[in-house]
Formats: sequence, C-alpha cells, structure tokens
Amino acid sequence: MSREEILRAAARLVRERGPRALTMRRLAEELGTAVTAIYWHVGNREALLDALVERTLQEFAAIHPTGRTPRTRIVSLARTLRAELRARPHLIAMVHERGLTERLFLPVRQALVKEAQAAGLRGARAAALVRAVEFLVVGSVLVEKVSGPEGERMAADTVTDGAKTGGAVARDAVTPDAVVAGEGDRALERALARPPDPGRLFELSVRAVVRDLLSR
Amino acid sequence: MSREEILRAAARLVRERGPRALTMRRLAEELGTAVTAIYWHVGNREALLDALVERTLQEFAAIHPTGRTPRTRIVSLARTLRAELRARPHLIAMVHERGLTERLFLPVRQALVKEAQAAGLRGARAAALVRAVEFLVVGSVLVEKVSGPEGERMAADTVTDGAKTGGAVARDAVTPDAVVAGEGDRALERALARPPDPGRLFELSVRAVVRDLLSR
DNA sequence: ACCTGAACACCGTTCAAGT
DNA sequence: ACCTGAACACCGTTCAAGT
Repeated sequence: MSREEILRAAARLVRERGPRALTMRRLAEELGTAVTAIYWHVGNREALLDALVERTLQEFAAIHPTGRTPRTRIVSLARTLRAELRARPHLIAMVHERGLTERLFLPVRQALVKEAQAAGLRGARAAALVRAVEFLVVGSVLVEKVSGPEGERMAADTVTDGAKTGGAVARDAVTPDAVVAGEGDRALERALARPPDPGRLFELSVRAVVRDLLSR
Repeated sequence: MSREEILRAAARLVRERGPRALTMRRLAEELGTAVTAIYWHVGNREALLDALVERTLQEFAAIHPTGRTPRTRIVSLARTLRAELRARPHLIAMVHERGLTERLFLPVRQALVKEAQAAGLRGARAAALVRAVEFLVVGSVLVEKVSGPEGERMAADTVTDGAKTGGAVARDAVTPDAVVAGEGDRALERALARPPDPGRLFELSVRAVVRDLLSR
C-alpha cells in the first residue's frame, strides 16, 4: 500500500461524505490494512488532511486561461475558478479552515494580473479588475448556496408575505390566503424564487464587468 | 444548572475556540456538573449545536433597518448584515453546514423587499436590488477572507512577480532582486497588497449600487 | 523499509440508580 | 424533575515487536 493509495482513498471519502467520515480506522478497513500502517505513511490524521488540502491547492495552481484575447482569457479564468470551487465544497472548506484561502487564490490572481496587464491596464485599474473578478466568483458561489441547493429554495411567498406583514416569518406551509390575498408583487416573487441559471447569471455579470473595465 | 446556562457556556466555547473545542466532557467540567446531566437538558451534542445554530438564526431575524429614507434603510440593512456575519464566523459556518444559509438570510431578504417596494421598485427591478445587496455583503465578507486576516496578506511582489515569470510561485521570501528588478507595476502591487479598509470599500459599493438601482 | 497488535487517553452516549 | 457513576463503542495515537 502506497502513500498515494492512501491519499486517493482518503480524498474519495472526504469528497463523497465529508471530512467527518474520514476516520483512520475506517480508512484502514477500506484499504485492508492495520490502522497503524497508515501512520507510517502519512504521520497522523491532521497531516493526512493537510496533504489533501495541499493537493487541492496544487489543482488550483494548475488553472490556466484559454482563449486568444485578454478579455476571453480573463472570463475563462473566472469560469474555471468558479467551476473548481463548486466541485469541491468540503475541500474548499478545509482550505478555508486552515487559513489558506489566500494561497488558494494566489495563482489565479497572478494569472489575472498578467491578463490585465496584457490588456493594457495598470495600477489601481488593473487591481480593480482582479478584485472584481475574484469578488464575482466568490459571490456567485456563495449566493448560489444562499438561494439553496435545488429544491430547498426559499418559498417566494414567504419572502414577500413576510415583507407585507412586517417581518414575521410565516412558519406554516403556504396557506390559500397567502396565495390569494397575495396580490403582492408576483413578478418579484418569481424573480426571487429562481436564479433560473446561476451559471448564466454569472457569465453575464463577469462579461459585463470585464468589458466595462477594459473599455475605458 | 439551567438549559440556558448550558447554551451560554457552549456558545462561548464555540465563539472563542471553535466547535471542535466543544466536548461534552469539557463543558460538564466547566459547569461543574456530571457529563450526563447535560444530556438531560439538551439531548445530545448534535442537538446542542443545533440549538446554538437556532439562536444564531434568531439573532439574524432580529435585524432591522434604521434611517428615514428607503435608501439609508437599505444601506443600514446591508451594513448590519455584514457586521453580524463577521462577528460569528464559526456559527455561520455551522449554519452553512446544516444547509440553513437560506433561512439565515430570509429575514433580511424580507426587510430588503419591503424597503425596495417602499422605494417604488417592483418586479424584476426589486429582485435585482435584493440580490445585489446580498451579493455585495457575502462577497465582501468572503473577499476579506481571501485578502487574508491581517498580516498573512499576500505579498504583493509575489503576485506581480508570478505574473511576470509566467505563473511560477516564488516560495522564498522577497529577494532583493524581486524588489529591484521589479519595475513591475508598483501601483498595482500596492493596490493589491491592501484592501486598506474593507469596510470603506463595502460602504462605497453598496451605496453606489443602491443609488444606481433606485434612481432609474 | 514496512506492517502488526496491544495499550492509552479521550470521545459521545445509554442506562439503571439515586434524590 | 433533575443528577450521578458505571459501562459501551468508537476515536486518534504511541510503541514495542515483528518481518
């Protein structure tokens, strides 16, 4: 059994069931070995998790832009960064816990700086572009979580209803009244109920911001 | 010993040293009681954490706007939301883990909807305002983490240097070369080195966005 | 160099028993 | 109604011992 094998099994456990599911004994059982053999290879549980985090950092360091113009390359960086973040929620949380968020973003930030400069931006203007892209990516991923992962979405009626009744949260399921009496703003309700495609929304705002910042 | 007393002690532990520091035995010792007594009051550890999360949700439900015009009231909501999020990183993470981020934001969202309507906004326009504010708050808090909590900030030279050398991360401390040969964009370096006052930056962008969305 | 089993300290939790 | 102590199953980790 190699260190590599251990890391792979551990990564799978974390990815599929979260870091809490990764116990040394379970891992050993899964690998068909004695618990203590793992210790010889990776030190201890904390070091094992650190290694997984390190791996994640390296994957983010491997993000490269595609496209020919600086504009498309910047957008591609944003898009890839977002996708990679979304693909590893547990590991990203672990990076965050260890105070390494900064290191996680560093390579993409460098790439963004490079592209901003290639586009002729300098100084505060270039910095603004870098910040804006990071901001949009992070915000997008998080707002998506706020909107709720598919199905546990906020009931739109609850939102507008609450507003009308002055902030009291309706705990019951939507009553007929709420719907009927709710000649509240239906368009608003619908608009808040779905971010119909967060990906589309993201693309849209990134492109807008980049175009804007590059064309002054 | 009351349930309230237990919750207070537990909340303090979590706030100061994170959820991992909250063990039933430690808590019992701190309260000068038998471990099992705690179980009588709160059920088990998971239920205890749930109660802390519930408390956090209620605190966020108590957020109310201040100010006379819709614009100042919306800005005040954004400001308060941001402050409350920043004050409880561990608890917010726990809310997040439990998939309750949505519920956490609901009351503020309702308040925002109310103010947007008071300002005369309807439909998609009102929704855009609500989304924008949530987005700015969340993005601000997160980008702040990315910039690094005081002192573990990204070395600006590393960023621009990396960009120049094509993405290779300089692991050494800043060498004289890096600084001297670095006729790279000094203004950019400085701009990226500090978000001199994330609070100011936040205020600025929130006000800009709100003003913009309210004045069409 | 690599693996094992026994042992230790620490968990969360249950339960019968006390008052 | 509230608290206790003993006990159980599960942790991470160390260490002496094996090959």
